[in-house]
Amino acid sequence: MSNENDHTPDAQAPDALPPVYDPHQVEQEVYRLWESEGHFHAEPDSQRQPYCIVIPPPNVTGALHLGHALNNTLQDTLIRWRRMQGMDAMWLPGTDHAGIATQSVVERRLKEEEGKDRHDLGREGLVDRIWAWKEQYNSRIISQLKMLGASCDWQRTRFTLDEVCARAVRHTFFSMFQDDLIYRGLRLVNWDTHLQTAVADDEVYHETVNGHFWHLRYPLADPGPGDPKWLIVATTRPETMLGDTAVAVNPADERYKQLVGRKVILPLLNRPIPIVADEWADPKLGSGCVKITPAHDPNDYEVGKRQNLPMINILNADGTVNANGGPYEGLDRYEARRRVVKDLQSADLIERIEQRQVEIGHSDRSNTPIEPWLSEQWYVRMGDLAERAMETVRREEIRIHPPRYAKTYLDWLSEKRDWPISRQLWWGHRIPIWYCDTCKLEDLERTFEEDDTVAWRWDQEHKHWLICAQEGDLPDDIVTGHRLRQDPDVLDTWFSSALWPFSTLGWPDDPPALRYWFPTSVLVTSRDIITLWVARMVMTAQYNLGQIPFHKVYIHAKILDGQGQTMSKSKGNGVDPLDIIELFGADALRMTLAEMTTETQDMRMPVKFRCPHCSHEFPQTAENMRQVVLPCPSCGKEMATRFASEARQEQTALARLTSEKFEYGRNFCNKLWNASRFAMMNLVDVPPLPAAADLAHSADRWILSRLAGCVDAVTAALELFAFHDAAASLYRFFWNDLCDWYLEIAKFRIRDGQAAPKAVLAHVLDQTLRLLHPIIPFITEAIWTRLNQQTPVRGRDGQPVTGRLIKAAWPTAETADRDAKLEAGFDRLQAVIRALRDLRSQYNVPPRKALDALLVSADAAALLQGSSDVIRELANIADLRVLPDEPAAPPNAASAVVAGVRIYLLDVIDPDAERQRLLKQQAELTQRAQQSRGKLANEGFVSRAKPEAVQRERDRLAQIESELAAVAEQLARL
RNA sequence: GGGCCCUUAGCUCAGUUGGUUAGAGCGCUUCCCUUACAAGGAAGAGGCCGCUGGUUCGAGUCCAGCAGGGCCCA
Repeated sequence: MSNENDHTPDAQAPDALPPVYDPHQVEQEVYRLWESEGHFHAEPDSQRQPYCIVIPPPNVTGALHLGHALNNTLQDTLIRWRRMQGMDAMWLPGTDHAGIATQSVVERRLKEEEGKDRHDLGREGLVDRIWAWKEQYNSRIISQLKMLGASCDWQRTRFTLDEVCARAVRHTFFSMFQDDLIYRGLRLVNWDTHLQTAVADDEVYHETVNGHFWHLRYPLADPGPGDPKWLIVATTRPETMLGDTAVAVNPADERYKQLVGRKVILPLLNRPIPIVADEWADPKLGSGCVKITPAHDPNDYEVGKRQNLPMINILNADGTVNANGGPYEGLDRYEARRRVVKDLQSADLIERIEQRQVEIGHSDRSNTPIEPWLSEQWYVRMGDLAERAMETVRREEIRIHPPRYAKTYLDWLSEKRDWPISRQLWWGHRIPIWYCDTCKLEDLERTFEEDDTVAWRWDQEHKHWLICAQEGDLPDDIVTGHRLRQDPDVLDTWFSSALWPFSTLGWPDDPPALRYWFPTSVLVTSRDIITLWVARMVMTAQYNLGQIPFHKVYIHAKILDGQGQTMSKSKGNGVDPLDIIELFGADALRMTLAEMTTETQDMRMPVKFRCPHCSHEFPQTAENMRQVVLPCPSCGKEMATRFASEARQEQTALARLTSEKFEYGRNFCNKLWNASRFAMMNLVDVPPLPAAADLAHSADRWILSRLAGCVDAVTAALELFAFHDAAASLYRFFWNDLCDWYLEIAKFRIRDGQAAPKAVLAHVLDQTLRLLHPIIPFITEAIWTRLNQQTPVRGRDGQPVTGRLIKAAWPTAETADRDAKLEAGFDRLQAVIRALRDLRSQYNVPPRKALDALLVSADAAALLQGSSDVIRELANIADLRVLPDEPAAPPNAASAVVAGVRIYLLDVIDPDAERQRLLKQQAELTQRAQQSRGKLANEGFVSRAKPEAVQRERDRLAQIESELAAVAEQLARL
């Protein structure tokens, strides 16, 4: 026989399967099969319903972390589920060039390893280096995704700098330029003096540090009688005084009313500056006077605009003081601060110095303090774009899950702050603008007459033409007799990310893939980029295509460490998914992540260090997590943490990070492996599966009923993105129902020669594997392959099952199999068996010793009699009698009352122990009876509660009272 | 400063529209290497559901305030 099954990872006979599941033997091979057989690739198919997810492109700065593992596990689960449902499901993968982040890591490395900076290499040289970095990390990211099991359509993989993405960027920029949605302006920006670029607000993090509050004296220019000699202003950044252009007081502040319009002399530079009245000055803070440095503080900038103040820029791009700083020119900003303070002190112009905690903005990328700095930047006007994007969510054309995140989205968009899109970097999409200072309109018209891919606009403020090209670059001599100069800057990374859902599908062309899969089905992401990314995708999709980019947005929680901190490399608490896959397997990782994904709760995951020498694990704590090197508490050898320098990490082996939470998934997979082993040892000569009603044994009907319930629950949960509920339903069904009960029952029935349980087992295993596949694809596929080999004909249609599980049909719930009454009866059966086991345990009966038992129940006698084989086997009972009534209790029997059944375990009696047990049970029952009576005695409850609730309470009390009577009777007989 | 979320067993978390005895996994105790699985099985212990007040016949669940923690935005 030479079919595809011969290529399976492990073609041994099922009963020779190893008793412990080893993911490493399975995962790579299974993935290779999926890929080589083309199961991930999709083509538009008008016969089927399209389903599409575009990946939130991980950036190529570094490897994926656990947050990505979660994000991609959930996407893969959805895609696999929809694919099994028969939809034409396509998951489009790719990566993001992450301009500033990637350029800065490459520059940092260049500095560390070669002592060079970007200017030593030049623009092309640096960009080449960054591409090399990109190739390295891009392939690492792709391989991480594959190890995770991601069923992406790799043929459609995109990178935000790809030609197709670049075209989308050009077309968008060009249209926006033509529509006057893009403009250039001088604004105060967050300036990274190290990387020498503007950075967005979201690339700035704030840190509280110990600083000072300097109170400075600004002498009055022409003090009259009764005037103060000086005004006191306070600042945390004294060097900015070099750029002061006013002192502001509150217009309502009586103290300074007569001084408004007069002048102070700016110390050190001896520049007279006006005293202005402005609301920004708070009379209650300090002296009530505030220095105004419009070019170096966002609030002062607003004051400067209101009051028409000059804006004096005192810093160069690298953070040194420029010529406007007079004698301080050339000094670094911090050196300038020291010198300014010293000189002011010498001049006795410092009133006092306070210690104070200051919030300082730092660049996310270079970790250096941000400087508010005036510079020319390009912006996108947000007004109408934002308004339309808000409408789609307000009208629920796009549905955000959970819905409360719609507020985050709407609040942010409602500010309509123009979007700064230029970055002073070399890595990214170059801004497609050329300047011409000397051209005349006629020159441009003549040159581009026939070309509607070029547009131009006169920039009155800067007195030059802005020429925008939709395709290709403009040669600098294209306009005869003039020289064009291209803007040196690149676009914000988010500008290309914003186009991701359609640029990846081929826009601005209109290929079948775009027509078929756009708008995409759902976007899966975490909440921190709702504004930066989600909102911008909506705006650009509406602008470019007049459509929403996706129908739904699913926002999932974040993974935190044991201290409740977000995981990140820089904090040293980030767990590498590959470490987890190495230790536990990809399915274990996925199962655990899915189970942890609840709606509102971030996931706290206590992290452990794992010794690279002896594999000993010990908790990461607030104390040890910041150390560079740690000794292993077990073997004593040293290990480096992520804080160690690379050189140090070469000397000292790196401590891995892990978490024992993943044992949950590992244990589950192992259990699945073993249950399947058991099944396959027994699945020979399997008969066809009859209709549920035709199955004689109630256990068979019971497990089919439970299965039908599970199918419903899992399907419904996935519809609602309730991954925890889906995983937990499967866990309970598989472990608690199938393994703990049904398999134990099937075991002895198969041993006794019954065939029905084989048919049921084959079917239930088949269905369970299908249901589990989206969450744990590798192990289910591996088992499926073997099941197809061994028991291809299973289930109801009598046809052999072939092919891969990844393409198998998603189960539909057999409503005919559901039987609530049967399940309720099985609950009672389980309670009786548990009670018998409990008695055995209480009396220390050796597990192998069979005892006799008597069960007495008026309403459950038939039920229990019908399941006497189950009771005997699972509670190890030799002789079982079931009676509707028994006036005389057997002597020497341990007893209990459960679920309306009197239970006697014969020939084990210790009267004292028995009395104690019964008294305890009596006390519990009495308390519950009292509670219940109290409720029913409450007039308000009886008259106002729903009649069903009252009836339920009455039934409950009756049950308790009858059990209480039985207990009392047994006590009396002792 | 504005907004959102969280606080339930030792730990990590579930708990649908208010209504039986508040659940799970891990950990813990006792017993069991029973021919699928010791990464397992059986049994068990462990909770003023953050605090205070309110609504209600009835609150873990709804409302207000307070305390602690996290996140986003300014």
